Amino acid sequence: MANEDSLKLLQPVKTLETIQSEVENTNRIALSVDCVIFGFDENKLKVLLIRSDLKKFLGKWSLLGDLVFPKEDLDAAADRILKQRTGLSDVYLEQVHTFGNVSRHPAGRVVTVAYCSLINVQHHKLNILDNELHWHDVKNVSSLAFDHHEIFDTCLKQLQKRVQEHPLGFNLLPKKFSLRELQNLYEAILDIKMDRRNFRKKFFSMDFLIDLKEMEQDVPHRPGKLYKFNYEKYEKKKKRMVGIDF
Amino acid sequence: MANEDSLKLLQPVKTLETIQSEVENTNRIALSVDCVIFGFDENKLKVLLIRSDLKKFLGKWSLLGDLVFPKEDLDAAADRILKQRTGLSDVYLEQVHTFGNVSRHPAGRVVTVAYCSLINVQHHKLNILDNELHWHDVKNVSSLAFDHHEIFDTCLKQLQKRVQEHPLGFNLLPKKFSLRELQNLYEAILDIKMDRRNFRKKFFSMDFLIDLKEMEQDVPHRPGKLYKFNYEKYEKKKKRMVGIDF
DNA sequence: ATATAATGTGTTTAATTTACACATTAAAAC
DNA sequence: GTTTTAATGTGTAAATTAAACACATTATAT
Repeated sequence: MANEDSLKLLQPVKTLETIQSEVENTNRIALSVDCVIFGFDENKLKVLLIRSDLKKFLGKWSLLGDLVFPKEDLDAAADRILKQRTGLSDVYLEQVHTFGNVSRHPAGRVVTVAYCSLINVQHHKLNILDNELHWHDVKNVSSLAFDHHEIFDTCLKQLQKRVQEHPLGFNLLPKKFSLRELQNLYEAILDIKMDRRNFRKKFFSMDFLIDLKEMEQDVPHRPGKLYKFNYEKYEKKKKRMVGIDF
Repeated sequence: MANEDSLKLLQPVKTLETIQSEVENTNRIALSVDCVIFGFDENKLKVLLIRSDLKKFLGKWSLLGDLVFPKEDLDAAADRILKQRTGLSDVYLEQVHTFGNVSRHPAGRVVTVAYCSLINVQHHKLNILDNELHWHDVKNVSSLAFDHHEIFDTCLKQLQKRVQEHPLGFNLLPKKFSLRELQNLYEAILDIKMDRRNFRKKFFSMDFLIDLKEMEQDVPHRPGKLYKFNYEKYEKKKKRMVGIDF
């Protein structure tokens, strides 16, 4: 039951005309997308950053971002921005979180939607312009512009969580990979050490790896077998969802 | 290495002046928040909807939403909108996802950020105005306005996932609850049946329940013991993060 | 007083996860 | 070409966790 005090707080649902007026006039905000692109190279998890040339942030690094156009779908904006900055297209892009503090950006009110992507550093050749783009070791990321460190942290944590629930990690590897490379990847993302035998057992028991009957080439040690991931088989399997665990 | 073709795609990083111009002029978009409020009553998971009075959506139900003000933090907007629509404050609100298709809203381009909240139907008395607000059984939600069904689905799935990883569910129950009520809650959220003995064992072994040495009152059967959740103890425990499982 | 319907409790089995050691192979060093 | 080195490749036992399952107890309702 509403008392008089609380009724003051309430506001009737708006009419379409009211909303249209607000949408067209006073209540508009700049919206941007920032892409956090992860890669894997030299057994290290990397993130792709661009040098900021805003005076205020000279010498700092930024995520790959730009404003969303008024007539552009949000997901399409993420694709466009990634392509504009790197030349990459057809990349798995996942929305992670939206950051909307009033004073997060020096140019005014800009709400930004963070997207995360994982790419293969070797196979996707980047269009690196004037050395502006650079792969940074995630363990060594510092002095990012704006609130980009918070965005980066959020995406890294999300990656660490998702990579344990879905086979995302394979996007970071070559199509053909050894089990050692796979384990190195997980150890780099999760920042832990794993038991080699249990790791192998785990992946073999999942039965999503296809033995390519090939061996590693040009490695400075005994070559390991090469595998590829069986996405089709994975798609068919349904996951058990239940299990309370906190 | 960038070749000539790919260079066309690239775009230099903008200056602060360019961005400021865009932020202030052409590239602004209306931004809204929609709140998906879950409750639990009569052993059923419910969602709070408001009757839409837009002509185009007459008779349909909507999520609780409104536009974000230009000088308002995003999270603060969610709090305000929930309070305006329901009178509720100090509620756990979690951002879930941002929906940004160009034509998702009839009033023009409106990008919306979905927030999710869980409240206790009994303890939080809503300011229900002219019967506009109504608790709907989640199993029975249909013909929502705009893309609100997609938003609702996304939030429900998120809830089902989160409730297994974090003790969110307790926000839906009275402070004192019986184990049967707790199990009913989980069964309603996850839409499954669980073994009563294993369920009890699970929660007792987690050791986050405090036995209040009280019994249920006014139940039409043998009263069960009442418990409360030990949030402090929970906060202290750290979770094992590792475990690849897909 | 009886019937009913829910609470409360343990054990056994299966499945999963963890810990752990040695033979094999190819490259590198000599 | 022999030896050394460093990684690959494999199995088993123990511990932990999850799943299946039945009966006595208690308060309410009849």
